Amino acid sequence: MPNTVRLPAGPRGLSKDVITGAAVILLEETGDAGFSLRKLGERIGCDPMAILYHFKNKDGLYRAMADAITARLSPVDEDRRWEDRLRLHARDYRALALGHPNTFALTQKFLNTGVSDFAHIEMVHRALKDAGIPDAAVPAVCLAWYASVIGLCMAEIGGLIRPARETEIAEIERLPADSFPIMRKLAPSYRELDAEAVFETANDILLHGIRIQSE
Amino acid sequence: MPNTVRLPAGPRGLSKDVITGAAVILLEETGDAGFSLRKLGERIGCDPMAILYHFKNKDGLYRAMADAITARLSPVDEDRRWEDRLRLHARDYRALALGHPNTFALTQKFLNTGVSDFAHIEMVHRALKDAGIPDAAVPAVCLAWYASVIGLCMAEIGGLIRPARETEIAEIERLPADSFPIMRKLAPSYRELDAEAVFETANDILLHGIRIQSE
DNA sequence: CGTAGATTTTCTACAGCGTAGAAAAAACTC
DNA sequence: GAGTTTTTTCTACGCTGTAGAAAATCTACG
Repeated sequence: MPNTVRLPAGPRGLSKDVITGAAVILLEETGDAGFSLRKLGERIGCDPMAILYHFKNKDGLYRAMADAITARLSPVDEDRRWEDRLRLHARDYRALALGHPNTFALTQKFLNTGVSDFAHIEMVHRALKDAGIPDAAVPAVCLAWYASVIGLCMAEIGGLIRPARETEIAEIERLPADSFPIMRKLAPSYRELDAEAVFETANDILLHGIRIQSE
Repeated sequence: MPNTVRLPAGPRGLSKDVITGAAVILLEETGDAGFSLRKLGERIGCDPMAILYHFKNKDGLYRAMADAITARLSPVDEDRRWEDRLRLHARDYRALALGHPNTFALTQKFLNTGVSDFAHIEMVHRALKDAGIPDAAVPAVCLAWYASVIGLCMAEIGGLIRPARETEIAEIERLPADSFPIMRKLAPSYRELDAEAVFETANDILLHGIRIQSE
């Protein structure tokens, strides 16, 4: 079709940061299934292929998005007790996950590659040493703690940790009473489940467990 | 094209179970990116659309696959100490995740819908009661425990929990010594990191933490 | 054995996707 | 102002999930 007008090409101030920022916003609006390079290009006013000049492929963009939100984690005040340092960092993670659930979920895909948030890892290492964990055990405890905290965040944004629906409670109450006595008894209390309280309970468990680990 | 032969249609013994079983195998072979209904249809010798007669859409199949592997979790011997019951169930989860990493990752997408593995949830509830957790706290502790265990599995199959590569250790050793003293000191020990040991450490932390939670 | 209806499968077609490769526009260099 | 490099657009390809219609088979009943 010779009659279509070709839009002017050439540099337009596109950059990794601009693309990444817009991409995070769009991903949170549309969800993973609704996100595409074509829609992102439309959003920022460029051809989809302009994006792939700045990133190797769509996964490269995803990785940059994951890194971008991870970089928003706050530094932790080193003057606090080690328990508080870990607890605050965990809460910060949760806030990040709840604020950008779709983008946070991407971080799971790229765990294997450069975590690169060295400052926080050093902080956690120091906290564990302050907790009395012997040097040889610090790496394992650090990874265990991170994996648990990330798991808690993923579980919450994935919808596992939320008040139960009436249909779900009804389903439990239909279970045979002799095989499921505890669930049937506790089912109603799932109505009032508070995700933040679950997270704090998990923090308590992890911190207590770490404390004992150092004895 | 009028010359193509139309293959015979009609019932052929296809079933949800047959499809789901083949789908899990194919997904583990190809990974999520390489998995498609067309390839699955080719594998089991049917038109891709035959699959969608048995499942509402691709996500419906994914959900069934996640349920199928979850159903492979072993029952837990109720005669054991509560710590051992939880530890064995956690190990069983890990074995499932390592055996079917790609399918296990799907379970994360469907956390919000009918977990339905009621037998194991009842078991965990009972273990927590046996641990002395007060009734009102059991739901929160149960969810915290599950989220952490799943998080540990996801972290391992996602590649976070593994021995460090030489390039990564070198990168850490290039960090300024005054800001990262602990990481620089411990970096070499990441060479020998043992994922199973990390998992057991996490188990220890969680179980100790739960024990104290009940005091 | 036949035929009506229900069930299961195939076929066709479509809109959307990521991205390779070529062409073009703008910016930079001398 | 010509030549080069950087950035963007355009075109095209093969792949995807799946809606809708058509066809094949199975089931029930006379």
